[in-house]
Amino acid sequence: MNIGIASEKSGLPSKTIRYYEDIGLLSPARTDNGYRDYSPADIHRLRFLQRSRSLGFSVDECRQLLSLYRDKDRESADVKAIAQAKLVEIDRKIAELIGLRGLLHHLVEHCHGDERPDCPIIDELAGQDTAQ
Amino acid sequence: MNIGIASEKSGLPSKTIRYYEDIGLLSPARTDNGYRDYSPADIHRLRFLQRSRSLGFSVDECRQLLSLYRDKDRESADVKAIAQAKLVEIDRKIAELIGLRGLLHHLVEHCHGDERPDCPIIDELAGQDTAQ
DNA sequence: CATAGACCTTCCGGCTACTGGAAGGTCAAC
DNA sequence: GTTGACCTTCCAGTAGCCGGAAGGTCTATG
Repeated sequence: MNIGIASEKSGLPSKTIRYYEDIGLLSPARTDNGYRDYSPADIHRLRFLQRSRSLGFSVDECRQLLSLYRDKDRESADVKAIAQAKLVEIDRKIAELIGLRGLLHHLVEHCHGDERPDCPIIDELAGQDTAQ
Repeated sequence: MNIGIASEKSGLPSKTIRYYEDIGLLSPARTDNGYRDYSPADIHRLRFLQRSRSLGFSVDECRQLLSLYRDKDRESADVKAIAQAKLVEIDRKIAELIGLRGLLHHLVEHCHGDERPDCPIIDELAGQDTAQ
Protein backbone atom coordinates (compact mmCIF):
# COMPACT_ATOMS: atom_id res chain seq x y z
CA MET A 1 0.00 0.00 0.00
CA ASN A 2 1.53 3.29 -1.10
CA ILE A 3 1.96 6.24 1.22
CA GLY A 4 -0.92 8.15 -0.41
CA ILE A 5 -3.37 5.42 0.52
CA ALA A 6 -1.84 5.10 3.97
CA SER A 7 -2.36 8.81 4.35
CA GLU A 8 -6.04 8.54 3.42
CA LYS A 9 -6.63 5.55 5.67
CA SER A 10 -4.86 7.01 8.68
CA GLY A 11 -5.92 10.61 8.34
CA LEU A 12 -2.30 11.75 8.53
CA PRO A 13 -0.50 13.73 5.79
CA SER A 14 2.20 11.84 3.89
CA LYS A 15 4.78 14.27 5.19
CA THR A 16 3.83 13.42 8.74
CA ILE A 17 3.94 9.70 8.05
CA ARG A 18 7.46 10.00 6.66
CA TYR A 19 8.39 12.09 9.66
CA TYR A 20 7.08 9.43 12.03
CA GLU A 21 9.25 6.91 10.22
CA ASP A 22 12.27 9.22 10.50
CA ILE A 23 11.89 9.37 14.27
CA GLY A 24 11.44 5.62 14.50
CA LEU A 25 7.74 5.27 15.21
CA LEU A 26 7.28 2.73 12.43
CA SER A 27 9.25 1.14 9.64
CA PRO A 28 7.19 0.02 6.68
CA ALA A 29 8.51 -2.37 4.04
CA ARG A 30 9.79 -1.13 0.69
CA THR A 31 8.85 -2.36 -2.73
CA ASP A 32 11.43 -2.93 -5.47
CA ASN A 33 11.05 0.59 -6.79
CA GLY A 34 11.89 2.07 -3.41
CA TYR A 35 8.34 3.06 -2.56
CA ARG A 36 7.16 2.58 1.01
CA ASP A 37 4.75 -0.33 1.31
CA TYR A 38 2.31 -0.14 4.22
CA SER A 39 0.76 -3.28 5.68
CA PRO A 40 -2.61 -3.26 7.46
CA ALA A 41 -0.66 -3.44 10.72
CA ASP A 42 1.22 -0.27 9.72
CA ILE A 43 -2.07 1.47 9.02
CA HIS A 44 -3.32 0.37 12.40
CA ARG A 45 -0.23 1.84 13.99
CA LEU A 46 -0.67 5.10 12.12
CA ARG A 47 -4.27 5.37 13.24
CA PHE A 48 -3.22 4.72 16.77
CA LEU A 49 -0.77 7.58 16.42
CA GLN A 50 -3.36 9.85 14.83
CA ARG A 51 -5.81 9.23 17.65
CA SER A 52 -3.39 9.60 20.50
CA ARG A 53 -1.87 12.75 19.00
CA SER A 54 -5.30 14.29 18.60
CA LEU A 55 -5.99 13.41 22.23
CA GLY A 56 -3.13 15.67 23.14
CA PHE A 57 -0.39 13.15 23.79
CA SER A 58 3.07 14.27 22.76
CA VAL A 59 4.96 12.22 20.22
CA ASP A 60 7.10 10.81 23.00
CA GLU A 61 4.05 9.83 25.00
CA CYS A 62 2.70 8.17 21.87
CA ARG A 63 5.91 6.22 21.64
CA GLN A 64 5.39 4.97 25.19
CA LEU A 65 1.74 4.14 24.53
CA LEU A 66 2.70 2.27 21.39
CA SER A 67 5.23 0.15 23.21
CA LEU A 68 2.66 -0.56 25.91
CA TYR A 69 0.25 -1.43 23.18
CA ARG A 70 2.62 -3.95 21.64
CA ASP A 71 3.47 -5.39 25.01
CA LYS A 72 0.85 -8.00 25.74
CA ASP A 73 2.05 -8.30 29.31
CA ARG A 74 1.77 -4.59 29.99
CA GLU A 75 0.07 -3.39 33.11
CA SER A 76 -2.90 -1.20 32.39
CA ALA A 77 -1.75 0.85 35.38
CA ASP A 78 1.12 2.12 33.24
CA VAL A 79 -1.24 3.37 30.58
CA LYS A 80 -3.55 4.86 33.16
CA ALA A 81 -0.66 6.73 34.75
CA ILE A 82 0.27 8.35 31.44
CA ALA A 83 -3.34 9.29 30.75
CA GLN A 84 -3.82 10.67 34.24
CA ALA A 85 -0.70 12.79 34.02
CA LYS A 86 -2.06 14.15 30.77
CA LEU A 87 -5.36 14.89 32.47
CA VAL A 88 -3.64 16.90 35.18
CA GLU A 89 -1.72 18.81 32.54
CA ILE A 90 -4.90 19.57 30.61
CA ASP A 91 -6.59 20.80 33.78
CA ARG A 92 -3.67 23.09 34.47
CA LYS A 93 -3.82 24.50 30.95
CA ILE A 94 -7.55 25.08 31.17
CA ALA A 95 -7.20 26.93 34.47
CA GLU A 96 -4.41 29.06 33.05
CA LEU A 97 -6.41 29.94 29.98
CA ILE A 98 -9.48 30.81 32.03
CA GLY A 99 -7.40 33.16 34.15
CA LEU A 100 -5.99 34.74 31.02
CA ARG A 101 -9.42 35.05 29.54
CA GLY A 102 -10.69 36.90 32.59
CA LEU A 103 -7.87 39.39 32.45
CA LEU A 104 -8.18 40.02 28.76
CA HIS A 105 -11.95 40.20 28.94
CA HIS A 106 -11.70 42.81 31.65
CA LEU A 107 -9.34 44.86 29.51
CA VAL A 108 -11.51 44.62 26.42
CA GLU A 109 -14.58 45.62 28.43
CA HIS A 110 -12.86 48.76 29.61
CA CYS A 111 -11.55 49.81 26.24
CA HIS A 112 -14.01 52.12 24.54
CA GLY A 113 -12.64 51.11 21.16
CA ASP A 114 -13.11 54.32 19.28
CA GLU A 115 -10.79 56.77 17.60
CA ARG A 116 -9.49 58.25 20.83
CA PRO A 117 -5.91 57.37 21.66
CA ASP A 118 -6.60 56.51 25.31
CA CYS A 119 -6.59 52.75 25.68
CA PRO A 120 -6.75 50.86 28.96
CA ILE A 121 -5.31 47.77 27.33
CA ILE A 122 -2.15 49.55 26.26
CA ASP A 123 -2.02 51.30 29.64
CA GLU A 124 -2.22 47.98 31.44
CA LEU A 125 0.46 46.42 29.27
CA ALA A 126 2.66 49.44 29.81
CA GLY A 127 2.34 49.03 33.57
CA GLN A 128 2.51 51.55 36.38
CA ASP A 129 6.01 52.87 36.02
CA THR A 130 6.26 56.07 34.09
CA ALA A 131 9.71 55.73 32.60
CA GLN A 132 9.38 56.71 28.99
CA MET B 1 22.45 49.42 32.35
CA ASN B 2 23.86 45.97 31.53
CA ILE B 3 21.75 43.13 30.23
CA GLY B 4 21.85 41.31 33.57
CA ILE B 5 20.15 44.24 35.30
CA ALA B 6 17.72 44.63 32.41
CA SER B 7 16.88 40.98 32.84
CA GLU B 8 16.17 41.44 36.53
CA LYS B 9 14.09 44.55 35.98
CA SER B 10 12.04 43.15 33.14
CA GLY B 11 11.63 39.60 34.35
CA LEU B 12 12.94 38.26 31.05
CA PRO B 13 16.04 36.03 30.69
CA SER B 14 19.03 37.66 29.04
CA LYS B 15 18.81 35.14 26.23
CA THR B 16 15.27 36.24 25.51
CA ILE B 17 16.21 39.91 25.58
CA ARG B 18 18.97 39.33 23.02
CA TYR B 19 16.54 37.34 20.94
CA TYR B 20 14.01 40.18 21.01
CA GLU B 21 16.75 42.47 19.77
CA ASP B 22 17.64 39.99 17.01
CA ILE B 23 14.09 40.05 15.72
CA GLY B 24 13.96 43.82 15.89
CA LEU B 25 11.75 44.44 18.91
CA LEU B 26 14.22 46.87 20.45
CA SER B 27 17.70 48.21 19.84
CA PRO B 28 19.53 49.31 22.95
CA ALA B 29 22.64 51.48 22.82
CA ARG B 30 26.10 49.98 23.15
CA THR B 31 28.87 51.13 25.43
CA ASP B 32 32.49 51.42 24.27
CA ASN B 33 33.28 47.88 25.30
CA GLY B 34 30.47 46.52 23.12
CA TYR B 35 28.13 45.76 26.00
CA ARG B 36 24.44 46.49 25.50
CA ASP B 37 23.33 49.53 27.46
CA TYR B 38 19.66 49.62 28.41
CA SER B 39 17.89 52.92 29.05
CA PRO B 40 14.80 53.19 31.31
CA ALA B 41 12.73 53.39 28.11
CA ASP B 42 14.25 50.08 26.97
CA ILE B 43 13.33 48.52 30.30
CA HIS B 44 9.80 49.84 29.90
CA ARG B 45 9.60 48.28 26.48
CA LEU B 46 10.88 44.96 27.80
CA ARG B 47 8.29 44.98 30.57
CA PHE B 48 5.62 45.74 28.03
CA LEU B 49 6.80 42.71 26.08
CA GLN B 50 6.94 40.53 29.17
CA ARG B 51 3.38 41.45 30.11
CA SER B 52 1.86 41.05 26.69
CA ARG B 53 3.67 37.75 26.08
CA SER B 54 2.42 36.39 29.40
CA LEU B 55 -1.08 37.50 28.41
CA GLY B 56 -0.79 35.13 25.49
CA PHE B 57 -0.04 37.51 22.66
CA SER B 58 2.33 36.15 20.04
CA VAL B 59 5.57 37.95 19.39
CA ASP B 60 4.10 39.35 16.21
CA GLU B 61 1.05 40.63 18.04
CA CYS B 62 3.38 42.20 20.58
CA ARG B 63 5.12 43.94 17.73
CA GLN B 64 1.80 45.40 16.60
CA LEU B 65 0.85 46.41 20.13
CA LEU B 66 4.22 48.06 20.59
CA SER B 67 3.87 50.11 17.45
CA LEU B 68 0.35 51.10 18.51
CA TYR B 69 1.80 52.01 21.86
CA ARG B 70 4.37 54.31 20.32
CA ASP B 71 1.84 55.84 17.99
CA LYS B 72 0.14 58.59 19.96
CA ASP B 73 -2.50 58.96 17.25
CA ARG B 74 -3.43 55.30 17.32
CA GLU B 75 -7.04 54.32 17.50
CA SER B 76 -7.85 52.31 20.55
CA ALA B 77 -10.15 50.33 18.27
CA ASP B 78 -7.05 48.75 16.71
CA VAL B 79 -5.80 47.59 20.06
CA LYS B 80 -9.25 46.38 21.06
CA ALA B 81 -9.52 44.38 17.84
CA ILE B 82 -6.26 42.57 18.53
CA ALA B 83 -7.28 41.83 22.10
CA GLN B 84 -10.72 40.63 21.05
CA ALA B 85 -9.31 38.31 18.41
CA LYS B 86 -7.07 36.91 21.12
CA LEU B 87 -10.09 36.44 23.35
CA VAL B 88 -11.88 34.43 20.70
CA GLU B 89 -8.82 32.30 20.21
CA ILE B 90 -8.51 31.65 23.93
CA ASP B 91 -12.18 30.66 24.10
CA ARG B 92 -11.65 28.23 21.27
CA LYS B 93 -8.64 26.71 23.01
CA ILE B 94 -10.54 26.37 26.29
CA ALA B 95 -13.45 24.63 24.58
CA GLU B 96 -11.09 22.27 22.79
CA LEU B 97 -9.27 21.39 25.98
CA ILE B 98 -12.52 20.81 27.85
CA GLY B 99 -13.66 18.40 25.15
CA LEU B 100 -10.35 16.62 25.31
CA ARG B 101 -10.53 16.49 29.06
CA GLY B 102 -13.94 14.84 28.93
CA LEU B 103 -12.74 12.16 26.58
CA LEU B 104 -9.61 11.40 28.50
CA HIS B 105 -11.42 11.47 31.82
CA HIS B 106 -13.91 8.96 30.52
CA LEU B 107 -11.08 6.68 29.44
CA VAL B 108 -9.25 6.97 32.72
CA GLU B 109 -12.46 6.25 34.65
CA HIS B 110 -12.96 3.04 32.73
CA CYS B 111 -9.44 1.80 33.10
CA HIS B 112 -9.12 -0.42 36.14
CA GLY B 113 -5.44 0.42 36.34
CA ASP B 114 -4.13 -2.82 37.72
CA GLU B 115 -1.75 -5.49 36.54
CA ARG B 116 -4.17 -6.91 33.99
CA PRO B 117 -3.29 -6.25 30.38
CA ASP B 118 -6.82 -5.24 29.35
CA CYS B 119 -6.93 -1.49 29.03
CA PRO B 120 -9.83 0.53 27.62
CA ILE B 121 -7.53 3.45 26.92
CA ILE B 122 -5.33 1.42 24.66
CA ASP B 123 -8.39 -0.21 23.13
CA GLU B 124 -9.89 3.16 22.36
CA LEU B 125 -6.67 4.45 20.85
CA ALA B 126 -6.39 1.32 18.79
CA GLY B 127 -9.88 1.86 17.41
CA GLN B 128 -12.48 -0.54 16.09
CA ASP B 129 -10.69 -2.12 13.18
CA THR B 130 -9.04 -5.39 13.96
CA ALA B 131 -6.16 -5.35 11.51
CA GLN B 132 -3.14 -6.31 13.46
C1' DC C 1 50.96 42.68 38.48
C1' DA C 2 48.61 38.35 37.98
C1' DT C 3 44.67 35.90 38.28
C1' DA C 4 40.06 34.30 39.52
C1' DG C 5 35.37 34.70 38.77
C1' DA C 6 31.47 37.08 37.19
C1' DC C 7 30.01 39.36 33.71
C1' DC C 8 29.49 40.31 28.68
C1' DT C 9 29.90 39.20 23.39
C1' DT C 10 28.81 36.29 19.00
C1' DC C 11 27.65 32.16 16.82
C1' DC C 12 25.88 27.59 16.26
C1' DG C 13 22.87 23.99 17.21
C1' DG C 14 18.86 22.07 19.30
C1' DC C 15 14.08 21.76 20.93
C1' DT C 16 8.54 20.20 19.04
C1' DA C 17 6.09 18.47 15.36
C1' DC C 18 5.83 19.16 11.51
C1' DT C 19 5.41 21.71 6.55
C1' DG C 20 7.03 23.44 2.04
C1' DG C 21 9.74 23.07 -1.79
C1' DA C 22 13.35 21.57 -5.02
C1' DA C 23 15.25 17.99 -7.86
C1' DG C 24 14.56 13.85 -9.58
C1' DG C 25 12.71 8.73 -10.25
C1' DT C 26 8.33 5.76 -11.45
C1' DC C 27 4.04 4.45 -13.18
C1' DA C 28 -0.37 4.37 -15.77
C1' DA C 29 -2.95 6.31 -19.36
C1' DC C 30 -3.56 8.31 -23.77
C1' DG D 1 6.42 9.47 -26.17
C1' DT D 2 4.68 12.44 -23.24
C1' DT D 3 1.72 14.14 -19.66
C1' DG D 4 0.50 14.09 -14.96
C1' DA D 5 0.10 11.92 -10.72
C1' DC D 6 2.56 9.62 -7.84
C1' DC D 7 6.83 8.55 -5.21
C1' DT D 8 11.81 9.42 -3.39
C1' DT D 9 15.50 12.21 -0.65
C1' DC D 10 17.24 16.25 1.25
C1' DC D 11 17.32 20.95 2.85
C1' DA D 12 15.28 24.76 5.07
C1' DG D 13 11.94 27.05 7.75
C1' DT D 14 8.20 27.69 11.31
C1' DA D 15 7.81 29.88 17.04
C1' DG D 16 10.20 31.27 20.75
C1' DC D 17 13.42 30.63 22.66
C1' DC D 18 17.57 27.68 25.49
C1' DG D 19 22.22 25.65 26.08
C1' DG D 20 26.85 25.76 25.27
C1' DA D 21 31.35 26.96 23.22
C1' DA D 22 34.93 30.30 22.56
C1' DG D 23 36.45 34.42 23.71
C1' DG D 24 36.58 39.57 25.50
C1' DT D 25 35.95 42.70 29.84
C1' DC D 26 35.67 44.19 34.46
C1' DT D 27 36.50 44.09 39.38
C1' DA D 28 38.53 42.44 43.48
C1' DT D 29 42.01 40.30 45.82
C1' DG D 30 46.73 38.37 46.90
